Amino acid sequence: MVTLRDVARAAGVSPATASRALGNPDVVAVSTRERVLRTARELGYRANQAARALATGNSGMIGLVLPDIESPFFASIAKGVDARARELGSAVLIADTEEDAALEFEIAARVQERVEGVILCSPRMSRAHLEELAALGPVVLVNREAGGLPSVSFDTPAGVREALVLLHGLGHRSVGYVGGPRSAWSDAERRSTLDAVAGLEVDGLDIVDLGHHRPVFSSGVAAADAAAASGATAVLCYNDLVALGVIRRLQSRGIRVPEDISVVGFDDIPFATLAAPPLTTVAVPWAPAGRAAVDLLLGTGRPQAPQHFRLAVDLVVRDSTGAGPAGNAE
Amino acid sequence: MVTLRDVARAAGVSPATASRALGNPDVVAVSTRERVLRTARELGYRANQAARALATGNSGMIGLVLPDIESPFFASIAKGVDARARELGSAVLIADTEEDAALEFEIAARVQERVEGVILCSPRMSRAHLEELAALGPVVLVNREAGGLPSVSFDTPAGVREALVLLHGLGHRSVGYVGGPRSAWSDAERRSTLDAVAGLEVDGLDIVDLGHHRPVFSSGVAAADAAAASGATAVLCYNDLVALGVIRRLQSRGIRVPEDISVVGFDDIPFATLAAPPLTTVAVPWAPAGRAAVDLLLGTGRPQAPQHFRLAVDLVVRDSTGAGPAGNAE
DNA sequence: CCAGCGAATGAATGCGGTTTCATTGCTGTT
DNA sequence: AACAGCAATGAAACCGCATTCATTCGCTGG
Repeated sequence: MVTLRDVARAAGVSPATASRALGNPDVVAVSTRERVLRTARELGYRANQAARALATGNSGMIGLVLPDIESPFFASIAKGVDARARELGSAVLIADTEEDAALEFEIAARVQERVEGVILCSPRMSRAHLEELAALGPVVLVNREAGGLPSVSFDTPAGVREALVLLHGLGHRSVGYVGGPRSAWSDAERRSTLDAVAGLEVDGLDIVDLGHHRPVFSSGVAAADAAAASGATAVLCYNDLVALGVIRRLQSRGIRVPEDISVVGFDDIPFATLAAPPLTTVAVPWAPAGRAAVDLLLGTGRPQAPQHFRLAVDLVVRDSTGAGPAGNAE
Repeated sequence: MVTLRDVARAAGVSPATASRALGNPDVVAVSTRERVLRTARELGYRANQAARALATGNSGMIGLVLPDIESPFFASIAKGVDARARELGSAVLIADTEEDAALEFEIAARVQERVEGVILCSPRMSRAHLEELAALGPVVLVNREAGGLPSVSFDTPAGVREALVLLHGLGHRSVGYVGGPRSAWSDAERRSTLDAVAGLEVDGLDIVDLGHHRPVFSSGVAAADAAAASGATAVLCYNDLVALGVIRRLQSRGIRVPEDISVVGFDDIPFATLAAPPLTTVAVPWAPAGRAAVDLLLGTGRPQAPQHFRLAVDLVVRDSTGAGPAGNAE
């Protein structure tokens, strides 16, 4: 392995100068710098990052902790984080917690030892653990808010509202809500928005609670049956996956989408476009959230830059929504 | 920040002993060890990984370089790598090359500086670059073979063969092949297997070349049209995504799957089960491949352990395949 | 013409661990 | 009783780089 001293010796300068030539080019004479750079290249010198990290106290890495890298939205967050980190010259240490709330803290703490700070995606850990982690080093939350910790979240209430307005405009007067897990922060948020919107902003709209469901495709059958029984003419789902499941079940029971029942999802996963019919859904900007999280973590911007980002969501209307009962449409 | 010296001082031992108590517990007296461990815990000591890496020359990290973390199979590989790495006490540094062959080498080289070795997934870079990278540190290839470099690949020929046997057994005599990108190593491999099997192992089976296509859903329409025009009664696709696209296009033209045409995919992405009809496909063990790659990289096993893994694939028969022309079925 | 200044460089130190080597104090053997 | 041998520990030397501080040298300005 060729070290900086080797380069320095070969170039006829001191290690200090060699170091400067590489890392602080403008404090060294042009001729010297070029000589050092050239011999470094010739010798195939590669800086030892561990040594650099030790000397500067700066690892040049950030951590990314998420429940499941195979989930489309976490993968998208990872994509955003990776891209932004590269732009800023940082490397990304990734850790999958396998949806295990108990492991989550341990894993994150171990990651924190190696990096400048960690990005926690939809963390399930307790608030106390969150704060303990924050004591170990910088932390940024994605899709969760807690205390004063920096976070990036989404304006899902606006998305819910938009969806409801769309549905109402199409003539629907009774829309079902297929909820997510009871423990999910975002499920609670959506329910309260639903009630608020139906009660105040939109006239004569009835929300029917279709229960809590695991956010997976197969939950669709129970949810679809409940929807069909409820008399709702439109369904808003916690998740694209369950929306897709609902559609499938509806179709296999001979109920047409959107002619008989309209379905709206959440997330806009890649497959939403490819489904039949293509899914109307509230698109959540996962990748931009990843980028924003990196910016928050690395403090790009002034010392007193905002500590919270709330990203706008976007209702994308495709073909799983259509006119409601005749006579209602505007 | 609390260092090892702080712990040592507080415990009344030398830094050397403190270090041993933590990292090499059996060479230190029980009483001493416990005292050190306790004070370390009390002080909230966390080892500085950079310092450890510098001293031991061992970063405890491995690199994972892949073209696109949002692709289901790369995500699965990542999952496997992450899980196995954690079992072995390593952290994983991830880098997404954004499908950019030119960036790939640069990114991998930069990753190599920080880790013990890197796992390259479906690398597009030249053989020369591959070897240059290997000179920088240990390298393991996934889904590609090159020179003597350690690799884990898949026995796709067996999968192709299985699929063909299934189709022939169902009475199909003319099956189309929807190919992948011209540059893909695995496409070439499949084509030659196709020819070999059709020519030698299975009687009276005709393979019709349906051209090269980008491995995405939307390629399905061109491929489906070509298939319909070719008179083939079954189609084998490079990819689940194009298989799904083919099915969609076929259906929208009023051609039924599998009654009129059978379709077989490759990969078994999560959505293959959820499609209508559920897709018959050759399942590739991506996550196990990730695990195997880690084992190869970290040299779990004897010094002269095998340097190549070739994992078995598995044809999973679902509902996109059915009987061919009447009278042929066995 | 010389004091004084700034640019360029080198010597030395530290970052926080690990590890070699030497030292100390015992136990057990002859 | 003396000594070999071993277990437990400490002192000190790195690991490879960044950085502070001191030094040298060529210039400028009074």
